[in-house]
Parts: sequence; C-alpha cells; structure tokens
Amino acid sequence: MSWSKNESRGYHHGNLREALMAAALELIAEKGTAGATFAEAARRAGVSPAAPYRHFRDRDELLAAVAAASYERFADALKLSWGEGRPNPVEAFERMGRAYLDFARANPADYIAMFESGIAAEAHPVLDQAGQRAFGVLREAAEALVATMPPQGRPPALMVALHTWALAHGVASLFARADGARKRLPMPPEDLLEAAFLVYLKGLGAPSL
Amino acid sequence: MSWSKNESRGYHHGNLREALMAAALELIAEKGTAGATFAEAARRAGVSPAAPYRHFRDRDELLAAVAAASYERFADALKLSWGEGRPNPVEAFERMGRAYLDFARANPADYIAMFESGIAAEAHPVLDQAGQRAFGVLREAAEALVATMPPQGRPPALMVALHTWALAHGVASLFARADGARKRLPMPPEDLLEAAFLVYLKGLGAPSL
DNA sequence: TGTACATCAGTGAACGCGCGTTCACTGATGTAC
DNA sequence: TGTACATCAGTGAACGCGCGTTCACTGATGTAC
Repeated sequence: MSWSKNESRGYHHGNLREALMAAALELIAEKGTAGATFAEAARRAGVSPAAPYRHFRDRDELLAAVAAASYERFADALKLSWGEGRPNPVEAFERMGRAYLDFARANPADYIAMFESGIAAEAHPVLDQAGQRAFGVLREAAEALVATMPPQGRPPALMVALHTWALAHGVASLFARADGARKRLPMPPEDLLEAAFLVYLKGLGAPSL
Repeated sequence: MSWSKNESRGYHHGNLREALMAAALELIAEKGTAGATFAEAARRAGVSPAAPYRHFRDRDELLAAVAAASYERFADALKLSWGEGRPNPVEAFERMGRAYLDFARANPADYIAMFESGIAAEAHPVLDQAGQRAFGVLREAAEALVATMPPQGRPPALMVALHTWALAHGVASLFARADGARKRLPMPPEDLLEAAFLVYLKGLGAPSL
C-alpha cells in the first residue's frame, strides 16, 4: 500500500477541492442528495472535517459546484452527440435525444445533481451559467432543425427546444432513473422518447426521413 | 385558547396517523423530502417522539403513505378534469393537461412526495396501487382519444398515455415547480404544455379542433 | 545561494443540536359477564 | 347496570450517532532580499 499515490500525501492535499466534489458525487449516487454531507465528503477525501471550509462556504456551495460540473459534462455529451447536425438535423437531433437518456442512465448522480439537488440557480452564478450552456446546445440544435423547414409556418426554435427538453427530461426522470423510484415500462425508454420525438416532428410539419 | 379543539385532546390523540401524514406533507412543502423527519412530525402533531412507532414502522413507511395519499388526490383531480371526455376527447385531454400542471403548482408537496421522495413503489404495495390508479386515469383518457381517430394507423393508447405523462411531468418538474430549482421560462408553463400537446396530436394524425 | 518571513491549507479537539430508536410505564377505551 | 380485565395508544427519559461549525494551532510552500 505504501507505494500508492494517496498514501503519501503530505500535510497539504493538493487537490482537495476536486476530491471533495468527486466524493460528493459518489455520495449522491449511493444515498441521494441528502446523503451528500460535508463531513462524509471530508472523510472520503482523507481530510479533517474542518478542511472543506477552506474551499466551500457551506454545503450548498459544494452542491452547487458539483451540479455546475455535472452540467458541463452534460453539455459536452450533448454537443458531441449533436455532431454539428450531420448527416442532417433530424437524424442528429434524434441522436442527441438518445445521448440525453444515455447520460441520465450512465451518470445518475450527475443527473440528480443537476435536476434534483434543490439548489437555486439564482444564488449560484456558476451553476446558472453551466445550466444555460447545456440548454444552449439544445437550443442551437433546435435552430438548425427548424431551419430545414419551409419558411412559412416555421415554428419558433425556442419553443421546439423547450418542448424537446421537457420530453427528454420527463422520460429520463420517470423511466430512466437508476434508483428505486423508476416507473416500470414495457419498452426501453430510448424507444419511447424516439417515438414521441418522431410524432412531435411530424406534428411540426418537418420533412420526414 | 382553551375552547379550541386541539387544546383539549386527552391522552389519546384519536387521529394521529392522519395528523402525522399532514405534518409530513407540510414539512415536505417547507423543507423538502429530507426535512420530513419522524421527530418533527411527532412534535407538530403534539405527541411524544415515540408515538409515531405505533402507526408506522419507520420513516419510509410514513413517506410511502404520504405519497400514496398524494397519488389518490392527484388521480381524483385528473379524473375530475377529464370529465368523461366531454365535450370531446381532444378538448378534455387538454383540459386534463392543464389540470396536471395546476395540481403540481397548487400542491408542490404532493408532487414532490409522488415523484421525488425516492421511495421504491415495489416495497410499498399501497403506493404502487395508488400510482397505478393515477396512471389509469391518464390511460383511459388516451384510449378515448385514440378511439376518435380513423382505425387504420391508430396509435397505441398506452404509448400516447406514456408520451403525454412524460411531457406533462417534464414541464411540471422543470418549469412549474414551486421551489428554487425552477427554470425560468418566457411563458406560462401551461401554454408551453398545451402547444406541445397540440403539435403532438397533429403528429398523431388526430382530427384538429 | 541562503535565509527570514508571510501566507495559507489542513489539524484536531470541542461544542451544541436534532435525529432515530428502545424501554418500562401509564392512562383511556372497550368488552365480557 | 356495574365491575373486572384485556387491549392498546401515547409517555417521557434515555442512549448513541453523525452532523455542522468554531477555534487556536501547525506544517508546508512560495517569495523577497
């Protein structure tokens, strides 16, 4: 054991802020938002209970930082899946929908941190910005999508983005969550979302594939 | 004060189970799920901290009972708004969507109890049943709705019900929640949901109004 | 190159608090006769 | 109609626990000269 890196950290941790955020995320995954306590995060980072106060004013600030980081990763995942709208916006948009659910399932703690930690974005500018960046990806995609439609009767991109978000979040949070509160479903949630999205697109008058 | 009803309760409370559930719901509204503690609920019911154990095995069982009661009220509200599909299923279905959001906004504690308390329905049959009853209302409405469509290419009612639920839940939980985590929106959430629903219906090939 | 000093990240012990849970108990209620 | 008794809802005191927060402190790091 003595040759492991963690073992021989000196008086200074060197990376405590990140270590605390990682520990908090783990705790959310294991026990939910309420389980992410300051004391336990310190313990997991191998540090005294007073140490976190050097980096975060209080527990809320830690959770806000965690949620902001989750939004950054989420935005990255969405952006990657959008792939600049190739080969065409409709296909890319659907791919992004699946990526949304993949993210929620593969990273339940991130999803909970973003949407169920109960932290008000107004009080934490970093969180607010990160959230807006993630929504921005969705919104840009919606803009590219509506741009493929005939100019007359073209729906507002903002509306399309909000509708899509609500739909994806609804499916993710009802049917794709990792914890016990997930509702059972006679099909994969990805299929449910894709079908809904296809119906919605048809309703918008989008060109079908 | 001495003539008030609560004042002169004797040794037996007479209604403790209900009083504890009401207190827990209040606490959820004030402080979220984590704030609904056994001890505080007992205190608000004016009873010693050991008394709740006569009625609930533990905190989870209390929360499950609360959530089940919330589902019952929710199902009632949906059923009432559906109004047996009058004057026609499309209109009635939209009315139900608005009722869904109204409920989420007017009774945030109920909504949180149902969808964010993290209690597994599998472990609590009463909760499971109540949840299914609420979904049943939605499903029956979806059946009446698809029955108005031409038989060829009629969509499965279950799918329509699930899509609608996901959409309504997504809007409610992102934009219509009462706490600080609500996302800002440039329009009333009811309008957003109604627009989405109209687009979706059109995509299904439903007869427009 | 070396030394003195400022800065600051982390220590460890202590505190008050509220929670969940247990226990032997007691007072009220209902029922058998 | 009254009495004896069983049942059971609620008591109150106690326990161990983990949390958040504070405090004076100490060890490591960087920088000025």
